[in-house]
Amino acid sequence: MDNAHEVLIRSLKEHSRLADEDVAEVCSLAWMARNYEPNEDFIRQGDVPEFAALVVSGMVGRYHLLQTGGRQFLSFHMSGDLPDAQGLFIERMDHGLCAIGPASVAFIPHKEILKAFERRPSLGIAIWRETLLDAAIFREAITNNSARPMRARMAHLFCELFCRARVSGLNHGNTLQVPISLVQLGETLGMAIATVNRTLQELRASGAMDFRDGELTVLKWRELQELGDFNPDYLHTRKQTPP
Amino acid sequence: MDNAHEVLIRSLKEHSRLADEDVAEVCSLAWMARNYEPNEDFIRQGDVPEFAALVVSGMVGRYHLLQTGGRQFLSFHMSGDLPDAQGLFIERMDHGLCAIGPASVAFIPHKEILKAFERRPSLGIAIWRETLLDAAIFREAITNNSARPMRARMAHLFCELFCRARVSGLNHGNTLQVPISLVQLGETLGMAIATVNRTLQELRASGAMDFRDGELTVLKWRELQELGDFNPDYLHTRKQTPP
DNA sequence: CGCCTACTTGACTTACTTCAAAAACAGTGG
DNA sequence: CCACTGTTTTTGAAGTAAGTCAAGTAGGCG
Repeated sequence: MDNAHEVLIRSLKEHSRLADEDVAEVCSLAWMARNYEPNEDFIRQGDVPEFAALVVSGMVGRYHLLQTGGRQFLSFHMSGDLPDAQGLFIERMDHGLCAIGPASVAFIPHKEILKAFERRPSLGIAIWRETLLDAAIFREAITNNSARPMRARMAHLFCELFCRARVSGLNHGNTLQVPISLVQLGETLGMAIATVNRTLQELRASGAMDFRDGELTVLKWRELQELGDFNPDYLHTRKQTPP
Repeated sequence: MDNAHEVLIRSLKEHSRLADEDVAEVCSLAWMARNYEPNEDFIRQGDVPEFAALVVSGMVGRYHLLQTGGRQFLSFHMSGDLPDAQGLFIERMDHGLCAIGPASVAFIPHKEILKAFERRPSLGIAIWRETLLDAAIFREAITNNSARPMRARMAHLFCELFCRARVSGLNHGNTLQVPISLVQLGETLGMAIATVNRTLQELRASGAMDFRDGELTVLKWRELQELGDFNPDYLHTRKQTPP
């Protein structure tokens, strides 16, 4: 499953009904793929985007650079996500994208996509919906990082990643590759690295989950969900109840 | 300027080029308006939306309810905004909307809007762009509430509100009606009410701005921007440099 | 005038950050 | 194979910013 078309179609079908013509239209899109090393940028804040990126495999992250030098991760994306569909109708990227673990990304020219929309408006709507789901994830991140205590905040992030991966069948049983470092976790959840570590240890001690060496293991889903004050409604997926 | 059509057209033109046919199409949309008291909900978390709300006048807020009882404001919207275009292609609202001050809101049936898109795809794109701008604002809120210290966080919020209002010509010179309470500010920025008050006093003492009785006054834009680590690029507007 | 709500202030407590250093681990080259 | 380097994770101790709690003031309205 390393074909960009297949990956995109599978992903769009998770939330939208695609007619055969839509599928055909997707299959006619030109794309070129590239592999990235962990931490390698592929879209920079300030870029004028001419291609839409599609995550084929691996995990990528979206981030803001702060004028003070730091970075804030905004969201993570995996196989099937179009992390910069956000850039389709925007002149300049207000955020960057980088590989988290090793990742393979396909690039589709905006022009091609726009022509496809003209031929199949329903395809445009499917991708529009994709951007709306993204926005819902952003909203939840606001709430997560603003209103939840550290332990819940971290648990919530893991719940979300696991839930989203599961919908796409990217998990292996109750484990999932999340090749993110503690520093990056801190840059995601707005906590200092020391706190990240201590909070993580609390979560491990709870017995609900483990996370080490870039691998998340969900041991007791219900309890983890409880710890993270996690309600998957905002992900707007059909089959949304894990283990 | 209390006509929903005019307000929407003015707002869409701020970021998109509209053909005369697009304008005509907007003018053909049915709508009905209602006035709301401060704090009154008009869309509830969990609703299945059938209308799109357009803020005609006043200010409204978008929020999450937490399972623990609290609330988290996600964004604020003013004249011309479509705060739940986000709900156009989503089954169930994952957030609520309420009036902040007294507000007038117009409702346009989703069905009408979708039909308009079929006739004028370019209009659909303009509204899609609107939802993408919304998403950019969400992203910035993540960064603001996660990575900036309290003073900057509050200053940034005021910068954003002022900047956005100014683009739409909703300010009166260097003042702007922001009928939000300190409690709500806390629910927006993720701070306790006591901290809100003390931070606000710091900002007043800085001489860069004042905020009292629901009125924001920008005294020294440049300094306020500095205090808030504010860079308006993420708002993606053309004329973006205040005073 | 009294009531309600919104804002303000002070004192106390705690959770998180910061700083600093150690331990674990991976990669490199002798 | 083992020292050497750099990175990531872990731990500890100290300082502080922000939360909590509780009380008081001010303004708006019947």
